Amino acid sequence: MSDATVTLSAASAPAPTFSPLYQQIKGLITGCLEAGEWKPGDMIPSEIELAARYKVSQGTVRKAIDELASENLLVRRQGKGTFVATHIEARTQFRFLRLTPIEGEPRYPESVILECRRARAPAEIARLLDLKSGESTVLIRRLLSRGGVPFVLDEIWLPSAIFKGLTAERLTNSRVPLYSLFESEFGTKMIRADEKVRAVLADVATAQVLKVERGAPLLSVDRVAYTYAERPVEVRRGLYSTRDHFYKNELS
Amino acid sequence: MSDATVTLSAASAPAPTFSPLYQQIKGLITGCLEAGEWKPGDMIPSEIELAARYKVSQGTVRKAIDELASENLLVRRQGKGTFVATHIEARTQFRFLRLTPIEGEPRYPESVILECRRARAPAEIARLLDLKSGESTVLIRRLLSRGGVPFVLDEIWLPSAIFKGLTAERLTNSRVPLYSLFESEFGTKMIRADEKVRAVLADVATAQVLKVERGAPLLSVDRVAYTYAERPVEVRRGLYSTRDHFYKNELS
DNA sequence: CAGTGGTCTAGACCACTCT
DNA sequence: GAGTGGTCTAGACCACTGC
Repeated sequence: MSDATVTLSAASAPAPTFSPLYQQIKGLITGCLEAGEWKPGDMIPSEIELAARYKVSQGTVRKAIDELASENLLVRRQGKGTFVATHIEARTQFRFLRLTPIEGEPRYPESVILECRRARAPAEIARLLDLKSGESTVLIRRLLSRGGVPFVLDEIWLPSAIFKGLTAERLTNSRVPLYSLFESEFGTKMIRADEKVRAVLADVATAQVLKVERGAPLLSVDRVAYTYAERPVEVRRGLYSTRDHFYKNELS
Repeated sequence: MSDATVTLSAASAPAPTFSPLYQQIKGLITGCLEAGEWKPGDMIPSEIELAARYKVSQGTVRKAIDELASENLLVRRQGKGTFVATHIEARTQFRFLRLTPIEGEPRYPESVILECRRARAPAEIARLLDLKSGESTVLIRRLLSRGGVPFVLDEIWLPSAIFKGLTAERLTNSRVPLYSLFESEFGTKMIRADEKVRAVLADVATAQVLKVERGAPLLSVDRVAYTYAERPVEVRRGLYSTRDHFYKNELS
């Protein structure tokens, strides 16, 4: 579809919108992604076909796809095709989990769901999620461990409207990362996230769960995660014990 | 023209390794950067000239420069030219300072040099800096404040061999960020850095300097910074008070 | 083998900056 | 106007994948 609009400006005049052709193509592709027309894991049409469809040269499509690939929305595989990025791939597993063991391999942690229930969004959460205050959210409390040793206590808020039918049971029985589940079961793909990290002291309850002393130092990590179109769909408040792990970051 | 073999014209420039032409060009450009042939702030030769010099098409040079620009080694400016990236520009100021005030603008902090002396590298520091244990380093201790309120206590190790003549006085009289000074005065440009963040408790001495309670929670940030060719040239251990600031990170 | 993305070229024109 | 990077095209061939 959508061949008529952009094509006019293709040949000579930059008529309708005033942006490079490849940016417009990029927008059209992003539109297909947002609309769920191409789902995570799907192969998208080949460069040649997209070029024909949009009536531009292959090079222009290529430049659009290049940028989307560098933004981790698409994945190119030589000889196979270009695919919608997915959290199921091992490569993307650790993009959102910055805690690395001080010693040993960064295996994926064990997860225990402590709680999963509906809750009205507190004002702050509602604001971050772009909801009306008091609107229904799913609240998940979770404990992550490595080799039986707990190290992360999480509180996760999700808009109920998107995550209908999410229960502790489905979370517990799933052995895949949360974001993989969100993607496959609820059609919501996390694209990027902002985190704010602080140092705090463990209160009594937290200390008990994480098996540290009361007053032990913890990382407090506030995350807002976004799906397509910069739409916020998750707020997460994590308390990380950094006795055996550190929060890894690359500045570049 | 576009005939027989791309590989032949690649062969005219020696092609001992089997990699795409533009990667080889990228390597040649990087070589000029590492050799200090083009210094930070300099304009590098135009695409057309580089294409002529290396006997490739402009498009190939362009692709090489595109990648270097995306790695923040070069900066393109339409109509002007392509320049070697520098820490003096405002845009790069905050790439390496992830602490953001909870309220207010992220102004650049005030800096007080507490100490600057020669010291033999402890084994751990030597290992990180790729030095022999006991080799001479410059040790800087520094306090950063915002509006008179201290919030970062830093220890910085640098190889003496590179930072000859670095004194507390030169640091104190300089009103530019450290990395700008390193670049302009010592010809060493920081390219990227790895950080490991943990939560710790303030000891007595630290608490006094940072004006927090003893046992207050602090971020401990261990940084190794690299210049060209992944050569480590700085180790930094920072203690951050997150009462008024947070460590900001974007996952993407 | 056909189909995909990856590289390379050559040349056109546009947008921006400086003089 | 001259010189720079930015966009776009058309066509060639290479490298990889899977049938």
